[in-house]
Amino acid sequence: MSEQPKYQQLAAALRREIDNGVYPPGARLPSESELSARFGASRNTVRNGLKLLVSEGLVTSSQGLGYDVRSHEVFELNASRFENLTFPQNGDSYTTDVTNAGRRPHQTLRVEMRPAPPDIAERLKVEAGSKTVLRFCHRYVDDVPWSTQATYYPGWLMERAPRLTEPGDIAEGTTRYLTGAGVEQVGYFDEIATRMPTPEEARLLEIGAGVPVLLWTRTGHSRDEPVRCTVTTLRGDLNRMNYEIGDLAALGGAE
Amino acid sequence: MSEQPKYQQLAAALRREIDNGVYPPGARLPSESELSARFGASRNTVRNGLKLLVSEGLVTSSQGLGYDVRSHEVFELNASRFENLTFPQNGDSYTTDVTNAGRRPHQTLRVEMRPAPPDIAERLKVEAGSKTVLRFCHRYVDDVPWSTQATYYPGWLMERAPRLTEPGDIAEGTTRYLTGAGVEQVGYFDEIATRMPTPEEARLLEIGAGVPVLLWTRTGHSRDEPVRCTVTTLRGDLNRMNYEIGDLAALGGAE
DNA sequence: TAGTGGTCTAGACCACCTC
DNA sequence: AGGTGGTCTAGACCACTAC
Repeated sequence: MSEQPKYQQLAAALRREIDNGVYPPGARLPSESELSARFGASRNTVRNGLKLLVSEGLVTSSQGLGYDVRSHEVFELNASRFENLTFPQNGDSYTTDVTNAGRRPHQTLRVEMRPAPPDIAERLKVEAGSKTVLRFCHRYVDDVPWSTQATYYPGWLMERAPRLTEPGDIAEGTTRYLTGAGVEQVGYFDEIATRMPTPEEARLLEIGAGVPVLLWTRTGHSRDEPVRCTVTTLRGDLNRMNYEIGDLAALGGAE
Repeated sequence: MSEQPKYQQLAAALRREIDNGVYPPGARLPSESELSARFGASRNTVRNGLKLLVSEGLVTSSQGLGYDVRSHEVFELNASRFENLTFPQNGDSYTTDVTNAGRRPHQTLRVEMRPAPPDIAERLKVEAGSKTVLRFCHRYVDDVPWSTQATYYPGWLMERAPRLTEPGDIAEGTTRYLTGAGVEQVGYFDEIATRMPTPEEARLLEIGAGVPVLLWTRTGHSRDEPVRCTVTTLRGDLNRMNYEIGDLAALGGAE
């Protein structure tokens, strides 16, 4: 008779109504008991259907309030430009980009000495477990948690760039500081992956159910060897990355 | 007393055991009734906890069998090289890449005339709803659904490159065909985003719960204007993208 | 205080897989 | 046949939000 389970029918019906604008972004869905009456299903079955929509990232739920249709706003992140070097300003490219977009950036920084995790060690071409410096940033835009960024520097860099270990910002930006110390990054290797957040990531980024993270791993190289590895964890619902490749003069956007 | 809900405690405990290798990738978890006994919880509560792990992409469930720890295998996709032009082979870069990796590629192609969707129209700099050619690929690796790829060409291209509308492969590759027709792509603009799959995408890619998709939108430009827009939808659990930027001679990998 | 979602239980029946 | 997960129900109590 029914072909599809009732909770999926319910989810499909609501999904269709959301798509058609019956419930536009930001709108509140009917309550569980109303839906229960409308679809002739028990409350648990209704909850099952709603949980589907939540896990698709279409709606959110808040205790005591109800279910809201999620509204999206994405921040565009240009990853193909070289960091700092092309910018006259002080500070890192994150602060620059966010400020340029008319938003208010905010970040907390933590510096630690850490043994190199295996994946990082491989990228930095050092022994797993060998000494590295970890600079960890937790970043906000207009007080919304936006991304975390963990940059690992190999232990041998410390002699040439001791300020990396100092807790606190490096005013001119770390890339520029390294360049000044004779360690210039002439190439990047970027890797991009996606997955659901770990509970820890969900906590730090205040991610609700149904929102994946974008993992951006950038390994910076001098002319001779890798000098740093940065893992940025971005909220998937708030961020989009882009790369410009080759000649884009016709776009007019490449200044 | 308990601080955390029982189903989250259960999920946390199993997550820890999975991380510690008690249940390695591919292993089967205890059945719902066993977990119910172990944690002193009703079956529904156990299911709630397991659903959490499923939605995190950590485990999968199959009716009649049980819960398995997911094992990951990722395909690396180099997006910063120019397509076709740098390869002496026939065919597209997908076929080339997959074959090089020692895997067996397979794809189905569909060609349609379609009014331009708004987001595509904007990127192609044509009117929304104007005529475009859509070439849609459904791609498999070793018979596992891997990605879908939708390429839109603006209507004005048809006069110069009529073979685009023919249903069926273009042996030398579309990029090379276009170059031969006097439409050379000299630059790409790539955008990368992530989200949970729509039900349609989940069906095509046979994606289980807890697996996001990676959306890769590439707009190819001639010296004067955009000539095509390709939207690739990749299974997030099977794919990772990378970009090489600047000079990576030290890597040794840049041939 | 009333309404909302969040957690939990106990039990029923079904669909799928293996033996 | 017996075990597994999938669906569904009915009802209980709690936590949060609004008024």
